[in-house]
Amino acid sequence: MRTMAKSSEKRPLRRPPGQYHHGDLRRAMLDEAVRTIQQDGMDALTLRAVGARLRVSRTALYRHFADKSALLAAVACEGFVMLRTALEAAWQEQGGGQRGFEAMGRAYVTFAVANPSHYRVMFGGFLSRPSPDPDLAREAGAAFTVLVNALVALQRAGLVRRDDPLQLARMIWALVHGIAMLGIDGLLAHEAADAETLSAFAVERIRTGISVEG
Amino acid sequence: MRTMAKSSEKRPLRRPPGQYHHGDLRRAMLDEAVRTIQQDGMDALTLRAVGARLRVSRTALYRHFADKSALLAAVACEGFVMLRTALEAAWQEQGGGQRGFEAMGRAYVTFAVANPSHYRVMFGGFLSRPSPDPDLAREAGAAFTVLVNALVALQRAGLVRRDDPLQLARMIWALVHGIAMLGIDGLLAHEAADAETLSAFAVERIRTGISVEG
DNA sequence: ACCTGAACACCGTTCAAGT
DNA sequence: ACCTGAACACCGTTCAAGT
Repeated sequence: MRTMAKSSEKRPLRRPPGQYHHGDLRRAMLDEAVRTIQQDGMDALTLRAVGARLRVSRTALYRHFADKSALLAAVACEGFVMLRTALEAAWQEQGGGQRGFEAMGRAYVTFAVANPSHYRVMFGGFLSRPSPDPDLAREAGAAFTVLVNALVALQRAGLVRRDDPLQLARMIWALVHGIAMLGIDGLLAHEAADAETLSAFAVERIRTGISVEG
Repeated sequence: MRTMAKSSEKRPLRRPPGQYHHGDLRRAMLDEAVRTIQQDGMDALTLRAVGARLRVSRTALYRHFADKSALLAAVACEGFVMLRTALEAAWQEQGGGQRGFEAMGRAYVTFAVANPSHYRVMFGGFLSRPSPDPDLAREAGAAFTVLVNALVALQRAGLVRRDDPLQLARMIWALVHGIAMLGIDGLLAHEAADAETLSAFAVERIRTGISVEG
């Protein structure tokens, strides 16, 4: 997944027509963008810096992406695929059911905390544009659908109230999204109250409620 | 609160020493920053544009703020004060208790949706810096404390489980924060599933849980 | 097709200078 | 004290030109 060293690669996966610089510049740019955000933050991501690190002209990017925004949309899209995969794996490893659902909740937060750069870009506003990238919208929808399907399965099994599953899914999504965001932003860093601990706590309380004798 | 017209004000609140341009340039810049973000988004906020709109040099800002970052931190700080005020009002108007707490949850989301620019800046990373602005950190903490105090009161009244109130508060905070963020980002805009509707739904489900016969 | 350098219209910030 | 214009070191993006 995250291959590509800084300068010492040149495997000829593509036939070398004029022997330029890279094997897969698009892939390298995606990885380099994520790495830059992870290391130095969102503001430090400049096309010129990416180009420089990849030893490529600062306009080479425009051969693979329409503009900087398209690069970020591609990062976001990749992130949603990774997230969906993680959610499906968590659900299936536990064989679904109550335990599968709780594993999904934890997997969501774990993904966000492990891939903060991807996660920040995923919810950095590219989805809420007037006309978002179609690929991005599709992958985001697919990730959400995994959550909805799991809830419907739980309802069929009599484990969850028969509320509107979409509304229920939005609420759970908001909860894990909130934990993920606060965790990534370092706002949960008091003692043992990290995002993952809070996630486990919340997943149990969302099931039984917070009232006494719930 | 949000006074100051575009160019036709000049009330001499301060004694006019040399009769420069503004009565309260700091205040005007704060308001203009919020207005710009609201109208054209975060990326459109440039010091030069703010200066131009206020008919002031683009370096005039540095008389009132250390840099652009300090301007935004001031906006965030103001936002937390507004949020805390809204939360306290909601709690007290209902006389506390279960209804007061639910009103607080709704007030949180309503504030965020009504002041998306402030809210975005509040959680735009200024709190999670290595050493955040002291005023900002204090006001953010004060807002969170309102939530914690309410939960402790509910526990004393026997209305909420005696979990660690800090952990409980973090979970509720994550939930309303998640709803607020998704709402502001337009990710809840399906049919009647706006942030306020979801907020009301969530506030009830968090109380009783989502399990059957909760 | 894929990549390049020069050029254009922007940024935030600094600084000597004005009132 | 408060504000100014010029200057500096950056941006993203376009475009004619190279291979």
